[in-house]
Amino acid sequence: MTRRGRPRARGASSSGSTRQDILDAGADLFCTVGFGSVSTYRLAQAAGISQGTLYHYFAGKYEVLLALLLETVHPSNEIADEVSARSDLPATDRLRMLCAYDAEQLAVSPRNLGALYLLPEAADERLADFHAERDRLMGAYRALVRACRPRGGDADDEVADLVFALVESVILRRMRADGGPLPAGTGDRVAEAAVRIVEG
Amino acid sequence: MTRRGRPRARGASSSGSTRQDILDAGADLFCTVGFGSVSTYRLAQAAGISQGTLYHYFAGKYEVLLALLLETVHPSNEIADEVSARSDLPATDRLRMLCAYDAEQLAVSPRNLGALYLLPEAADERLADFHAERDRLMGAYRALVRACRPRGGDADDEVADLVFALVESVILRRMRADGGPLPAGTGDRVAEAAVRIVEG
DNA sequence: GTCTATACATAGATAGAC
DNA sequence: GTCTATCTATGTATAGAC
Repeated sequence: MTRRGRPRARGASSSGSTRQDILDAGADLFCTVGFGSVSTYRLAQAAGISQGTLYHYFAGKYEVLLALLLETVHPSNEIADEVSARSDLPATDRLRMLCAYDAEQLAVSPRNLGALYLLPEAADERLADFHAERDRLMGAYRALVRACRPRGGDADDEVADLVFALVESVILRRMRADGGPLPAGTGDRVAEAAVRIVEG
Repeated sequence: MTRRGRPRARGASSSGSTRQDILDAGADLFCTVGFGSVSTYRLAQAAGISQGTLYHYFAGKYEVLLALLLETVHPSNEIADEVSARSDLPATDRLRMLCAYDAEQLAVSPRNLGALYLLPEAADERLADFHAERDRLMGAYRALVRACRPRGGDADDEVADLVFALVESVILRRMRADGGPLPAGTGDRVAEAAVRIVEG
């Protein structure tokens, strides 16, 4: 019954991959404590490794953050591509689907990862790869909102902005709930609210 | 034409009060760079004073942040008190007024101060005074939403949550606009969107 | 692949001169 | 009230043993 393999410190997950342990620890700490307020020592400790070992996996803290941000935005872009291609559906339904997916992910995923891109440090130039992915997602929202509003007014982009903000505000609500998941079905309710705004 | 008084470094404002210079510098840096990522040295430099002099005005970085947070939430609570007392108005109008005021402040104030309470470090216990003020404001929103929905369902608190999040999402939209002010009238449009959600 | 040890830089906070 | 100097602690990154 002796434990095999690498011993784990308090806070380490049991994923089996040290790289994943670091990512998990980063997700926790960056969201709850802040990026600049977390040292590589503390990050390593939470991952169950020594401070020096961290550099075997990542060149530094920013590399950890970049990996986390990319794995958060990638799935959304995949869904956006799928949904946008469904020209058989009314634009309103496509927008509803995208909003519902994104909002539900933000609401119920194990960690409040969305909070990561609210960090001021997320604006750093070293994260340019992430910024590009995120711009792509915003473009998909704008295109869908325009498709919902054939009138084509100047207000369309502000409405798209409002819709995108409504979806992201799930992050804020979750922060108020101490990072815990929101009730299942939150995504659907947010999508309904979004559609009401677009149709208003 | 020689300059009189204390010399000012790059980034210092011309308010005339050193304490205010520090607050201004903190508002800028904490929002754009992050709290943990800003040293007292950099903060002092941006305020046009030396690092040691900072401690003549504040016991440390957290005291600066606390002052900024309190001066952001106080005006909202005053308006909330005024609006809530207007029993001559329909509840929907009172909610609209509060939303419009808050959202407009967040949208057009000189700095995106709302971003400060999205900082993970804003959850620190040292800022308990701010947390109490903020809870009071959320309570006002909940009471107004309930008054708008005499049915009194379980969903009321989630709707209030959604409304509060919609108002706060102005902060997110402004972050996407690089912290610059949003168009005047944003507050009214957000308030209309909020009312539509409540009546939905 | 992981650790410990260490070098080097930066941060926080205080003391004392002016 | 402000500065400079300084002490101490902490943080980052690397080196070398196992």
